[in-house]
Amino acid sequence: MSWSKDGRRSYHHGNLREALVAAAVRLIGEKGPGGFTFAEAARAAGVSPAAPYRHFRDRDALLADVAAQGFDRFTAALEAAWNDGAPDPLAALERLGRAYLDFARREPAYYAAMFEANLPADLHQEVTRAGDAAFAVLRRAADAVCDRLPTDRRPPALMVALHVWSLAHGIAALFGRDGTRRKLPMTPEELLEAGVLVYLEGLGLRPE
Amino acid sequence: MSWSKDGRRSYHHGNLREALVAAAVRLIGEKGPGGFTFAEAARAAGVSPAAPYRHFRDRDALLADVAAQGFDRFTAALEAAWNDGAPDPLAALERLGRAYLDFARREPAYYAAMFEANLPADLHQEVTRAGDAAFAVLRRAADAVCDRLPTDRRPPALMVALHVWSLAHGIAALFGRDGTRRKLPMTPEELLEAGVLVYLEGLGLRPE
DNA sequence: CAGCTCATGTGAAAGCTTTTAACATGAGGG
DNA sequence: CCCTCATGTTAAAAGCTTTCACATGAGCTG
Repeated sequence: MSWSKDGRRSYHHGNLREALVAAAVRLIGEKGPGGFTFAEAARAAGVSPAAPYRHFRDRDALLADVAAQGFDRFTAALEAAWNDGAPDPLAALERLGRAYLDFARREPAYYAAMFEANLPADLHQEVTRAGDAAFAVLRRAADAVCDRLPTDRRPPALMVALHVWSLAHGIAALFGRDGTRRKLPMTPEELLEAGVLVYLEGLGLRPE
Repeated sequence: MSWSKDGRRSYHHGNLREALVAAAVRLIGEKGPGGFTFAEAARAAGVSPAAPYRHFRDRDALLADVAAQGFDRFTAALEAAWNDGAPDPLAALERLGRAYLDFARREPAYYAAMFEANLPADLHQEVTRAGDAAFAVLRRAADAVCDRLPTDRRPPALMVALHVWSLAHGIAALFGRDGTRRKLPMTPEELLEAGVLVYLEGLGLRPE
């Protein structure tokens, strides 16, 4: 709570910006992006309610920072799961799907900030850039998958990427988190994997 | 503004409950479910900020009412589009998908209340019931589609319904509304139709 | 029709939040 | 050493939520 190392309270926090982001992530995880409060994040960091304004223009700017950071972590997680498509694109795509849902479940705060925050268009800049990077991973995976098809039956990789993304996001949003409304007779991972398998079959791709 | 027919101001509104719901729908449409305010809905209806509490336990209860009413309208729209699967289930399924996206675009306020409001579990009762009715339409459509497959290659209709719902919701959430982040080289409707066609092909169903 | 009752409205108030403005502190450079 | 400016603080305005006591009048009841 902003004490300096020797035990005295320090006027300057030291790394308030990061502390606020961390507090925001925790609070969003507990009460959703709507319930998150600038003032409460300040309290959690041990500073006055006005202090955060030295680091973020307003509440939305902090939310946007969380979203951008979330997309960065998301990108890293997807990238690791894809692993350049090894050993083969289809197996790697399945890992990618699992990683997608895994992120949504394990980091609900980030996921909510990324997709459910409804940020105003002003500060979308950085968030959009980070989101594009995440989508690029999916796009590369779709490229690799499509490359396995003969050119005369090869669908647009962008479309395939959009389909996979939409299905994954739909499942994550509807059934992905533990507290979600509806109960399933299967795990979200199984649902996504089955859906992608049927879809790939429809493209003419069959796992060996 | 709560004037009686002869021009005098009336102490009692008459149908405040409905007026509040209508105001909430308009406000959610303008500023999202997060930006919506109980007090502003009261102003729009021409009553004091305390008046809504005679009709709704709190702000969330009004939001839940909007969500439930949204699901009811959604159900009706899907039902009309499905039209008992005439003339054939595959053509009807395409109409169903279009109707899904159409609703999300034309009634963003309802759609947001239904899927992005993050209502607390207390008053989920009525919302869940209304949501189940909407899903039942999709479920019946999946049944009809699956019936066209020989029993030895027939997938669980519930799974098919969940796949179609997830894909439709994913597309609606990511690209469905006009102000959404990402631009597409196609309409959401085209994206959904293409995805469902590939998926059905994967199930072994081909439109004649 | 008089009168009662209770659903539905009002006003005031407490406690929260956001945001701005003026002021305070102290870390680090010249 | 001291000056500056980034980074805190306090104070205050404005708005929202929610509750409480109180007001009103629509409709039943005798």
